[in-house]
Amino acid sequence: MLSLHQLRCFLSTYEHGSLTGAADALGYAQPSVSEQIRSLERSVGAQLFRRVGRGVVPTTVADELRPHAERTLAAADDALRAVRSAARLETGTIRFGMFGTARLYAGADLVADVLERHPGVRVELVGQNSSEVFDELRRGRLEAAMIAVPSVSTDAMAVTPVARDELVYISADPEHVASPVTAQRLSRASLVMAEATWAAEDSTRIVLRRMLQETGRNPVSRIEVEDVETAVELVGRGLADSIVPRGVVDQLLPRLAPAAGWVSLRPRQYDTLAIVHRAGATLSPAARLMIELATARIVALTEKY
Amino acid sequence: MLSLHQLRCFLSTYEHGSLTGAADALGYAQPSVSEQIRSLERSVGAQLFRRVGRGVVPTTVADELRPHAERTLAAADDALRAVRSAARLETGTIRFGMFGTARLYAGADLVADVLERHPGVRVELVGQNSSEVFDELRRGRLEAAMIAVPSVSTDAMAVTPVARDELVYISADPEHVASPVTAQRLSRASLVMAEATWAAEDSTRIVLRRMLQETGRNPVSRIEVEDVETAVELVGRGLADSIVPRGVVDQLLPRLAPAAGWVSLRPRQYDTLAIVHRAGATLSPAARLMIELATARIVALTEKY
DNA sequence: ACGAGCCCCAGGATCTGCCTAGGAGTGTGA
DNA sequence: TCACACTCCTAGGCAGATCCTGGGGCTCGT
Repeated sequence: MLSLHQLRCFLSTYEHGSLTGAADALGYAQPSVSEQIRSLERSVGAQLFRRVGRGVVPTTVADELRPHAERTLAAADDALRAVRSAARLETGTIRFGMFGTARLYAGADLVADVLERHPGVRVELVGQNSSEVFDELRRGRLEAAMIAVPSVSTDAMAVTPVARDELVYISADPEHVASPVTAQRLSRASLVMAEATWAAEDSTRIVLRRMLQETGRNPVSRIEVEDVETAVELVGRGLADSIVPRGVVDQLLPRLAPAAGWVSLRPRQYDTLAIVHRAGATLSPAARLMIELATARIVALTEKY
Repeated sequence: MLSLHQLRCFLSTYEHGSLTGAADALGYAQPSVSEQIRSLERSVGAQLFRRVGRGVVPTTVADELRPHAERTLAAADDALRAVRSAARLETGTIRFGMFGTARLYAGADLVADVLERHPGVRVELVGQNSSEVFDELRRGRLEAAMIAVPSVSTDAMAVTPVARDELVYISADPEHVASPVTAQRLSRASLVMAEATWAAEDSTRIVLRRMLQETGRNPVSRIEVEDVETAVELVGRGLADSIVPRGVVDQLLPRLAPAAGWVSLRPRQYDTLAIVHRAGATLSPAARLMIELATARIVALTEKY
């Protein structure tokens, strides 16, 4: 079977015109190189050197082999270099899961942070939805992510909370936001909710469902839309009220619903923003980096509330 | 240390998304592939797969490695293919030593014979001079050759005579070629000899020197030129006589010296055309081919004399 | 002719590659 | 919910590869 080691010995021998010289250059004893050349000759089925008293002389078959051997070794070297540089975060791709409000608050800044420290890398910030990200993590396609979770409890996942994100009530009707909204009032509200596709698993819904359990009523949304921006815009037009994380108020209300106001729930409700990865996994440097940077950004943003 | 075997296991694992699948495809047991992957990860200094219950999932570093691994394996494959095809004489170069009259008689035909049987090969028919060719053989730069030798006796060289080539006297003066030329007459002749540079070692000179030893005189050439063609032309102009192999008479006299005639020496003298290679060497298929073809050509040409 | 240089062979220590067998974790289906 | 199927890992052992040292033979240059 052909091996890189054989090719290395071959090239060194070709260049030195001598097994002894090749062995010296490679740091081996002469019989070792001799044996490699012999096994190479056996695997290609042709003599590569004529043994001629003083040294060895390449045959025309060896002339034929040489450029190929060089190409092969160069390719192997490139492979090693590429992977090592990727492992050192000089090149390659960094993939990180980030969903919803976390991305809304800190996505662009996080990418900027990474590119500043590691100018050569590609960055992938993936995740359509918290539970989809969770699934990717379970399947191993994602190494780590920052997502919103209703609470900190899972089986095989290591969940590290980094910030709380208050869920607040927003409305274009000043009366609706004049005082904190109780479960009673909430259950009678006309709401627009985002994340239509993932309604059952969306962390905000889960929190609300838990809150409303006390009243014995199920939370009912009047309108379902896919993205938060649309929901906020509908609130701005007075067509419905909504429940959104506190950060969204700062980010989107001035722009999309300038007429709307907000107020806390009573009791206050929170989403938890957490770092999640498979339990028991040793994290790569890339993942550790992303976790550190994302945590710093999110903490900086949420600590002012 | 990186190895092709590791890369093969890596690619198979990458494609199957499973060590078991890769092992099945490669015909190994699963722990063997597992070990190869582990050692590859150690040598590149990064994790390549996340072990995730059911199967394994490539990391971004693995994504980076994959194309390089493919290139490396392809290059190794090309190397093997190139060398094997060269060994089968489908491609590559065939080098053969052939000097002087042998080449003059059969060079072009020999090349044609080789190209007909092996259309893909390059042919090198090398050799300025018998003794230079001999030297190349000693140094191993040539594997085998057909050359003119004064006699069959050497130390480390295997010399196989294939034909005799009579040395004859040529002259533009009909009287000079009216009857066989004895050593006496020869010693008084005014001769032009070829192979000026190699005079001392030229096989024709050695034969003549031996012939003239009986007369107690040294052979003296009046004119020294480099190539046989020039010598023959000078004979044609009547400026000198010469001694050339019998075949040269047929090849060159009609064209270069139509007025000249020829006659044998007395006693007749011969050059020996022989196949020469290092004693004790096992010959490559290419060399055996050239020896066979060259011998056939030379025998066919000389047997009519 | 003799010594230096180079290659091959032989024998032995170590390492690598591969296998089988058994154990642990995960996901699917009854 | 439990069990089975699937996958990976570890452990231990065997065969072959790799590499070394020491010794012999050949060639070449002095």
